[in-house]
Amino acid sequence: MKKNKDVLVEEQSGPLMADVARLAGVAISTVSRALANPGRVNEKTRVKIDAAAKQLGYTPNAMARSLRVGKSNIIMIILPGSLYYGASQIIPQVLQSINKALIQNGYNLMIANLDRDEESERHILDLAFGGTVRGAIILSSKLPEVDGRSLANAGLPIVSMLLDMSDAGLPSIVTNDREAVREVTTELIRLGHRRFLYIAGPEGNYHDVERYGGALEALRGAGLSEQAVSRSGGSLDYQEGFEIGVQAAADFARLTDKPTAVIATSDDMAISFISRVQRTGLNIPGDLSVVSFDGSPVCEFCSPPLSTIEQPVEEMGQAAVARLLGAIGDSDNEPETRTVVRSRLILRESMAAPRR
Amino acid sequence: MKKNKDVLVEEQSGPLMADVARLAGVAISTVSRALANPGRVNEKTRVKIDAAAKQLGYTPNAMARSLRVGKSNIIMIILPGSLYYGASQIIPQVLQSINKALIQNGYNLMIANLDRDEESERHILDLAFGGTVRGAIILSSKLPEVDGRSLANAGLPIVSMLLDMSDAGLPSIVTNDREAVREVTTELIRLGHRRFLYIAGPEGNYHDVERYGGALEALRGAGLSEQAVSRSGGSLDYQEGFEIGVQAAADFARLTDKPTAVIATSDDMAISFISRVQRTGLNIPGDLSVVSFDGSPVCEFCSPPLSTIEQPVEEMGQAAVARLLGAIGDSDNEPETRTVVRSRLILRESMAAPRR
DNA sequence: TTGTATGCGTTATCAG
DNA sequence: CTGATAACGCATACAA
Repeated sequence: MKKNKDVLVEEQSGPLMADVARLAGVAISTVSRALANPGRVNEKTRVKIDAAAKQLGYTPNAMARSLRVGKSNIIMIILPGSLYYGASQIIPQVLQSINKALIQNGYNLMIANLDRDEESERHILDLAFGGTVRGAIILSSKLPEVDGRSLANAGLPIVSMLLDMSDAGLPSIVTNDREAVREVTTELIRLGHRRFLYIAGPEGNYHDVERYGGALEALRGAGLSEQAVSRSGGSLDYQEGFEIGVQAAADFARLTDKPTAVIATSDDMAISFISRVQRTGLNIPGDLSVVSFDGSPVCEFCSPPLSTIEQPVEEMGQAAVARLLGAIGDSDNEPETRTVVRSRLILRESMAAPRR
Repeated sequence: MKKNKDVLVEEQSGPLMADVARLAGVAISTVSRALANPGRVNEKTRVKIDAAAKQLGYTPNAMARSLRVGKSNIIMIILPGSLYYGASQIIPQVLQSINKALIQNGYNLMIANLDRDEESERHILDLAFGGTVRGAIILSSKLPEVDGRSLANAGLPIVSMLLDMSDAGLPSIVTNDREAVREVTTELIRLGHRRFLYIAGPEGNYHDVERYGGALEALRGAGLSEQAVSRSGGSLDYQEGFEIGVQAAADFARLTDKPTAVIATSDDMAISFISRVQRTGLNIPGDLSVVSFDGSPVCEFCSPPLSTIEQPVEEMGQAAVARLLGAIGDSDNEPETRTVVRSRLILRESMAAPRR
């Protein structure tokens, strides 16, 4: 036993390809080939190299490889500024599905931002222009842009998810929101509802236009006036969904000709809205039916259980990754710039016929 | 106008340091210094270089830098297998606080995993041993380990957050769970409660031991028997919190000497539990008080609004990053291996005196 | 203060 | 099929 003070545990950088080559008794370039392209090397040497690599516990250095081939294997996800605006409840699921699909294809997921201040914008652009990332999935309608640089000019494949940005030339993975709202509204009309409250997210964005549009289409289809639906929310400032629902409840209280059905554009909005109107003694769904968007797991356990139009997040995540990797593979294949995934209404007790 | 078919938009790799150097009329190494260490270069040339860099829209290549200095600026976060086990509701907040703190210090956040299967384990270890990441924040009690490699031997600074892993030698950022449960239980006793139901997460993990222990301490402190508290949950398999709550409600129904107060170890559990027992006609808090853990935003809008012990996520995220960057700075400073952040009880209507 | 030269760990090109 | 060698973009030791 020897005393070992002053032992300096230096940056243990792990075994290199050179170490593997030495142990296997071959050239370093042969190791590279054996590992990357097992077919293009003699079977016996391949075995030898594999054994050496395993014995040393060799793990290739990803950054060196990226630098050499000029391509990173990191994909970044760009989130909207406030997590709680709309789909806060499903963000973990979104990340999960995207990450899983990426890993299976040898890519990594980096979180570019969770705020949307100038510091974050700059950070996102550094990631893009600094060669750190190979592509981006964006869940916001605003492309990062600051002091001259814009993500649009980064020469980076970008796929939009949740929001339709095909106008801006981005392949987009979206749900059939318009149709979904049209159908659910039609169903509400069939149940006997004639006055509606629509609780909006950011006014004029894709979701707002599509969903509100779908509601109007249903009204027209049933021969009802568009005046039958009131709007609440729609502020342009970022607000948490919960906050919007609270305000919508206040708006509701002020309405003279009370709606009997509410269409909320996120579960958060619906949950806080319901909480507030129940306090005033209203019964749901007796006095008021509510349906919302997102399909958060918590909806099942609300009182009453909440009808919600599910975002098929798993499917969308996979589609987004597939599109992105497709764009990375061959840069100029734009088969269809918009992929529509069908969403599904989960019908629960919060929706019923209005009582007279 | 010329026809330009066959235009091959080649990998536009952007301006390099060499380009900046050329434009500024200096050597490439001078540019490097001017950008990294503005003090060690003549003021006039610095200005010239800055101007050239700005004009070209130069962004340094992060991977090349990392490779050169032998250190990445990417931190990975390792999440527990199932997002919905416990703290699903606060994951976005956790990510947000960590990411913000990292960005401010020039680091990036990478998501290592969202599952915990073998593929994910391997992936995490590749990230660690492949030099992609510089450090890790782990929110799970299980250190990735597969075919010989273990994260513990990666020579990587690791900080544990939420769970106490100081036994394993990891600096840990945790809340004072034991104390918090002791206090809230004491308060329940003061209100007149004498029978309790405790809904557990994974049995025997840090949270379980601390929280359950806190409850027992309160009972002893009040001269009550430990038999006063029943346990539910605690399965070793991964389950969503919502599922656990549903099972707990079934367990509750079978109890003969009914508890009048429930301590749930996550908001999800409490929410689904409440939903189920309310169906049986029970009034909360009239018949049954409920308090839970996490401080999810949704608790405010439950019916009744849910008392919850908040996880001070913002503070914990900052602390975790501070600890990690500290460990990166000088490798052998272990001032205190455990940082305790105080959690706070948010008192709402779900907790009250039992009615006779 | 500035420039020259070398190397980080890997892949790709070319001979052999 | 395999080996020597030159890059990838940048940072640093050293020389000027």
